[in-house]
Amino acid sequence: MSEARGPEKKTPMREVLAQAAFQLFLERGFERTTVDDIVARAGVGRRSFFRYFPSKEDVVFPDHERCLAEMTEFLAAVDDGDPVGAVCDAARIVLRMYAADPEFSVQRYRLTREVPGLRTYELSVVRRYEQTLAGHLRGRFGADGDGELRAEVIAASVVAAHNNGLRLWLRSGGAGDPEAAVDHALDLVRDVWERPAEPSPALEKQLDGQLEKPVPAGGITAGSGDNEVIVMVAAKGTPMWRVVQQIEAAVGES
Amino acid sequence: MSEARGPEKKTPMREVLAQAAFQLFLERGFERTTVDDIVARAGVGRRSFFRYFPSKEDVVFPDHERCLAEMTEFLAAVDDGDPVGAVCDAARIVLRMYAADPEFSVQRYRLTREVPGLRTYELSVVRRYEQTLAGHLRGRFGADGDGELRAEVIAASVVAAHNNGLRLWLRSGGAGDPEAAVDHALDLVRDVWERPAEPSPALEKQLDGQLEKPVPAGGITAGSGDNEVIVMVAAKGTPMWRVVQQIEAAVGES
DNA sequence: TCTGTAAAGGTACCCAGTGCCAAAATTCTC
DNA sequence: GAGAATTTTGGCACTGGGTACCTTTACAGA
Repeated sequence: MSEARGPEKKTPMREVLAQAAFQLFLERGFERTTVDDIVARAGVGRRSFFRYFPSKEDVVFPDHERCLAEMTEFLAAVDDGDPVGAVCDAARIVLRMYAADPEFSVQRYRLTREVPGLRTYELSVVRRYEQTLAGHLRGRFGADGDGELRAEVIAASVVAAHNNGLRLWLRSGGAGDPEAAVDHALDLVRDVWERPAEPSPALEKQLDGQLEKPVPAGGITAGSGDNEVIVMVAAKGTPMWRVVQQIEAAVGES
Repeated sequence: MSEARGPEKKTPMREVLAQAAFQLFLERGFERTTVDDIVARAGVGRRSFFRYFPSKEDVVFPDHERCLAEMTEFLAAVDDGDPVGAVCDAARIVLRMYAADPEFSVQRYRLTREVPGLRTYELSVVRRYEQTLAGHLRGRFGADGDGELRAEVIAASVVAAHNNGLRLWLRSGGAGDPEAAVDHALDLVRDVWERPAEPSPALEKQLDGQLEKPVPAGGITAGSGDNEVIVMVAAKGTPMWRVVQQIEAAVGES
């Protein structure tokens, strides 16, 4: 409430504005709080608000810009042969930002849920994360048609999985650790999309054993002495899921 | 340019407004066209504009509301055992709406690309499609944790794939048929996510880890005398998507 | 022709966001 | 420490989207 303590560092105006704004949003709601209300409580001029936040919505997401930069930096630095894993890890950066201040995150979540303007704003933020991830994948997959397609679909999957886990945590009130839910969600995506560059010897050994098995009825013939190829036979009209199922059945039996 | 022909049906005001608005957007750009400009050209009162379009952005996407209703109706009607296929088909409804008026769609695409406000508005529209699809999948998968997760991730994948194909067509200027690109994109998603009767996550995980090497040249041999069967040969480490892609390439041509 | 209802127009207003310039605070320089 | 230079902040004034409220017009059926 009071300021001007003397020799102490005064908190930066950006912070003051964000706190004042958030207080008011919780008291009266977002839409019934005007920018004039905010600057009045913060004790600064109206013009200053828009110097620090390009729009009224921005004050609700004060740290996404920094987080996005962090993600970009992270992706520029990683150089493994596992792009899908990399973008999953990049998504976890966002999660950590939320987890760093559970109370704020949960209140913001509730606020965002019931204010359409904030929801669409959040969409544009999420979109930027998604495009950052897609850009990285595109760089790894190549820019040819399917590379771009795969990059965008995987990025969308990762974002959706991350958000699902995150929302679970937010809905629970921010209790406990959000990592577990997000890890599980990302694992699902990873398992579906990931193709590691280096097959692990252990898995290979596992596969060797499995591929020795005889073919199930007319579907697939697998194996050979050194397990170099698999042969699949199917009727021409066979639906794709059936093909996949059969290969799974023959290869992955355990 | 002229109106009031006499006994003829006068075009509905909504249409008049949309056309006047779009003309002006193409002439001066979206942001430098005011609502007053629009109503002036349309020859109606300013208040009437907001009766037909809740916001200036809405006039750019005049048919999405109807399309969304159509999608909802479609999903409520389908009752097959293939939810992923159903949402893919639902996505195609949107595609058809775009394809129904290529010129308009392409111009709108170019407009949307360079006006941030329209981009975020479009995001909110896309989000509604996505949630509609996710809702349908949730109903089929069950509301338990993983059902919801899978529903949201698959919906996001489908939307991303659809939009990738659609954008390809839009960038090309709307020439030819967008169906092919979108079909291909949706097939990718379908093949990855579609689960026959009994999904076995454990097996899939194994499979994903095991089938990882790129396929060597000449991976597939297709056909036979009467086209009754296909024979697929691939290296042991071939990733599943690659298998699917090659079978498609050999079997599915239009 | 009268009347009731729905569509359209009009006016005044709120508020987010911007441009411009003046005032203050801070830093630099001597 | 005074004063200049620079950066930060404040104070208008204005544009333009969006809304509330009310009047006017068009159209329906009797």
